[in-house]
Amino acid sequence: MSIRTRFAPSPTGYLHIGGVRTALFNWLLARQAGGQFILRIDDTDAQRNVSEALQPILDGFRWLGIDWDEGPEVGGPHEPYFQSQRLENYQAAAKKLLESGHAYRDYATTAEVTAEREAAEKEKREFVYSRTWMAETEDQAAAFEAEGRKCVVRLKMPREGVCKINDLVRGEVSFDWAREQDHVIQRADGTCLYHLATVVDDHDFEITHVVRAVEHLSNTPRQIFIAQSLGYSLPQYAHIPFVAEPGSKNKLSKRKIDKYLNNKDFKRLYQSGASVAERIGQEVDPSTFNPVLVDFYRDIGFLPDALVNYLLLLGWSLDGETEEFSREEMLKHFSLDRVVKSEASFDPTKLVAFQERYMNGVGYSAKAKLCQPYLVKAGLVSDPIDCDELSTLKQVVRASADRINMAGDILNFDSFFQADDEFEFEEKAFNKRLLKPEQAGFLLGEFKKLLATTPEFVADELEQLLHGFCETQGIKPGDIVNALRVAVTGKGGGFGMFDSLEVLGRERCLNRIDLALSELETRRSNA
RNA sequence: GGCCCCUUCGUCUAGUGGUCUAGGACUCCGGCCUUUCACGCCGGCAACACGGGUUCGAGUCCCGUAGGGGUCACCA
Repeated sequence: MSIRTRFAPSPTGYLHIGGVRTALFNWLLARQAGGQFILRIDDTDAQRNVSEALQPILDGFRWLGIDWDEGPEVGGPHEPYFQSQRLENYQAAAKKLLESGHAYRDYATTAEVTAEREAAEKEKREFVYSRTWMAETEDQAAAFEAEGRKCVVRLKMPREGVCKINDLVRGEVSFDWAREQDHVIQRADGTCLYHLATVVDDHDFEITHVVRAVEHLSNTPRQIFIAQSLGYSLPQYAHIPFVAEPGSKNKLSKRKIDKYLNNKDFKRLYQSGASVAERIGQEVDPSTFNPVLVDFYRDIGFLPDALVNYLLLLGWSLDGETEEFSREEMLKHFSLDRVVKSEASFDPTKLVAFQERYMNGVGYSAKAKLCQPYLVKAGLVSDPIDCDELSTLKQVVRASADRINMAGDILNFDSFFQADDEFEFEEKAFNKRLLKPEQAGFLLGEFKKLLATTPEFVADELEQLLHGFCETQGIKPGDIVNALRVAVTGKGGGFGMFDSLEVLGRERCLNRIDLALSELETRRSNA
């Protein structure tokens, strides 16, 4: 039988990177064996607009290249793939459990059960429901109903014996049946609860491997009970560790972003993203713009392969040496038995390192294509980009070499796309390179004369020109180069000086030097 | 608190009784390269939670202890 795995997100409107890792492992396991990966939507409790809350999740998976064989938008032989549309299946299963005596109608009120639980706690005894309001016959049921009671359906769990789970990641794990509660599987209004639904669906969808986060490990006995009572054959279980917060072993949660912002690495990532987002006019709201969520990375120009590669290594390794995996290599090598058992902390810095590595492997024109939308959104080029701007973009990308770590970093080179009278000088750089050195203004003025008349305005020639200039002036290249850079780009850092001049072209360079000189004069006279 | 799980450098990890004076990667710190900022290259710091066993020999097996985490819903 072929392997069938699934990932079952709730439509919450966002895609958590921990969830992606779980989905990835499922996807890998199915795909490497030529099986199927199914997306099922767990919306039994959904009050919200499902399609609106689901779209970002689907888009996220598509962006990551994690595709599904069956599920929303693609359909499949077991439709529907939404739990909200499968209620009848669950009700039928509940009925069957009732008939076989594996479940019972319970007429207790919430208050009565709570009272029992609290009493048990007070006496430091383990709580097990007394089944006082259990109705196993029609007469009993009628009697309770005569009191005006409503019933839910509860599982009639075994009160002795041991449940053994052979987990593909953790090995054999045992639970005493007696400690399992008689969980409610169907509410008074007829709607059903998660544990019943998930077991029924896994069976209906012919899921062979349930790969999910460890927090479900302790739920597994009751699910096994349901499955066995229904006569289902059991899937294989694999409980993988969850993704933990940076700097702790707590589960990574999107709601705790304020706390994570105290972590310097997390904060750095967030801020570099936020600065991109602000410039492209995107709302920076922690509920959606958050390094815990996949959208964050897509929005600021990460490569999906980098994120996936990082996530693969969060809790799995091949040999402790190999770190780069193409999709093919992942499919070739992935295996559940090399999944690590302990939780792994999310390390923003290492993720960024993967992104940098991947980005450096992208060719110039592909990189330019990735960067282009950021310039458009920031209003630095026309929409759509015109021919000249595109050519400038390509030159900038080429010259910047490995300085663009994520596509949004193109905005660091904004001054190449701004008009001469629009771009601004970085305060610190201006002071250090122009204001402070006595000679800067003079040298700039002198060198400008040469720039105005040199025949070829290309990097190599300009370099020679500058060296000649240095000799006649008796200065070192650094004395003029740094001032020149600030004058024409406004920035203290950036790619090669001569490339910068060439990209801008003669006219713009001369303009900018004039502007810098007059700015310098203004500041000197004010001082 | 009960139950279950986990525990190697700051972080991700390799390690399945001798080849471990514990390997790789990220970060960090030096140095080289250099017109800035980066990249790159070279080098460095840094870990077997603790205590008992078993064994000729333990990071590796067993038992305890400690710490961390998960879970105990008419949420998923």
